[in-house]
Amino acid sequence: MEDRLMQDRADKLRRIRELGVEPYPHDYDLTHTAAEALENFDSLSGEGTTVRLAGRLTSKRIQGKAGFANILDRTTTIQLYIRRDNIGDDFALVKLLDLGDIIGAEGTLFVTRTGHQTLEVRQLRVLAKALRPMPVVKRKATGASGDAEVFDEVSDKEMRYRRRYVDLAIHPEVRDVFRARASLIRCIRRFLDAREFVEVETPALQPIYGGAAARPFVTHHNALDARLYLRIADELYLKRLIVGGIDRVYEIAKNFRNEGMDRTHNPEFTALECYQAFADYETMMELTEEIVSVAAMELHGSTTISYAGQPIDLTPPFERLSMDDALRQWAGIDLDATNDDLIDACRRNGIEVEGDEIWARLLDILLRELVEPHLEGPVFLVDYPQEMSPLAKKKRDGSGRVERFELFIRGMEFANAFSELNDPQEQRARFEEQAAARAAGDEEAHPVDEDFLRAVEHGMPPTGGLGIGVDRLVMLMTDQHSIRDVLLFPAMRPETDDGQD
RNA sequence: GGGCCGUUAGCUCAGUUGGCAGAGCAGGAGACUUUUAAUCUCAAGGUCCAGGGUUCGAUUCCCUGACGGCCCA
Repeated sequence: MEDRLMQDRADKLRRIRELGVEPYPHDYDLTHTAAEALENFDSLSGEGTTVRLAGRLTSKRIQGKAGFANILDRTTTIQLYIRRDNIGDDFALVKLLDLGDIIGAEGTLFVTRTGHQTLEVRQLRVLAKALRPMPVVKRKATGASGDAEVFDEVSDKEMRYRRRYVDLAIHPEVRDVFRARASLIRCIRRFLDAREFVEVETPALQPIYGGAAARPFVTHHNALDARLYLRIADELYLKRLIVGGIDRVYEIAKNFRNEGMDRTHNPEFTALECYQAFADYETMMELTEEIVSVAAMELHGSTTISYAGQPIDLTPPFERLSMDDALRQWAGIDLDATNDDLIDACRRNGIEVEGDEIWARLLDILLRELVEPHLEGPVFLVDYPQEMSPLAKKKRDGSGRVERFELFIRGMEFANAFSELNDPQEQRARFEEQAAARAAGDEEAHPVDEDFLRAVEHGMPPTGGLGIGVDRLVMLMTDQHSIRDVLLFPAMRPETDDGQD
């Protein structure tokens, strides 16, 4: 019983204190990480250098008055050799240690008879007694690659997501995913900074949301007695900054969208948005290709990566496919289709629709159902209809399309970009179209933002804008197949105390 | 929103054609001074997710619910 296990640990804590040892000291003066000790093993062991390491106790194999243990620090795991004759009174501590305790060990490095690089401990310190047991995961090293056969792996995904601290503590490979995530974001920043983009922060609490077609979270500011929305995108703020003369600007920020959750959607997610004045969507396509391929080089040393067991070649340039061609190929329609044509196409393909949806909504459904799953990519789907892109500029060929693209890889959307609409009168007209769509029941229609219009009226240069889903890019680069595996604390239904209600 | 599956010891999982609930690891006691997931011996450990129903009896069968996972819309 868990209480019993915790009681045992609490008793040991008391006994440690009775030995005059403080089980929660203030610090420990490390000389090396486990990885550093192993990397410099020959010189450190040759010179008999004293090293101090610290980590979580993951294995204890004491046989009588001597034995072995393992600790895991932020880098890796290392074996300790603990012998009563070496540590004297500290040996009394050994039987009071439990798996999961944080300990420090000082000693010298040597190689055991069986060839294992090991720290021969001279002094042992309790750095934090763990009162709650960790799941015990055992690994058997197999082969030189460092691969390990894992026993009793924790398979309860709910526990791993809800108690990520446990997941991270017992699964070093999970930490690797989040290190890769940090590297990727650093890489994006470095890339944009080098091109003189200015990183900014814009409001997450917004009086009017916008910049995407999505339903927002609503909140309330007490002092202002005002309704505020959590941002669904930072687009309209960043374009205000373009008006203000910050010609190249970007933000890596959390967006919040009040919609369903699945393998590729979390209610809060991280997006990169960047805007470049005097550029159009062609330039943004090149920028996208560069960011994606540079990220692959950074994390894999190659622009060909492996995802779900299949290679993906991310070497630029990426294929371009017009929406008209894509629709003709997989949905049997094109963008000249009427509402009724779209409804027919849905029904022909077994997609249930009410029949009162607006044109843009129907098209969105058809794209998602019939087109996107085929986009193995990387492919830019280009030239969207104006009706579903109220912030994008019309194509210069007068076709009625807008200069917009989305990047798809393995059927998943990674980027969305356009030549930004900078004609204030047309922008106002587009907002009015959206207001009409909203009145017709489209809850995702874009609200009118008068202050944004005011900004554009002051003159906004021609601008290319790009958004990239950072979480999905991390998924792609780390071969993770659920967004929850690249979020430290994915959204979960709140736990209830009694497991009811 | 729909379908399928799951929920049994701290962890991984068995299991009961309906009759006092099992193993390994972890934890406890004892032995053991160079081991490699797993040394040996002994003892202990459970609201079998929750609530109803059927039944002499439900962890098991039925219903409802909670939470989760996977797939689909």
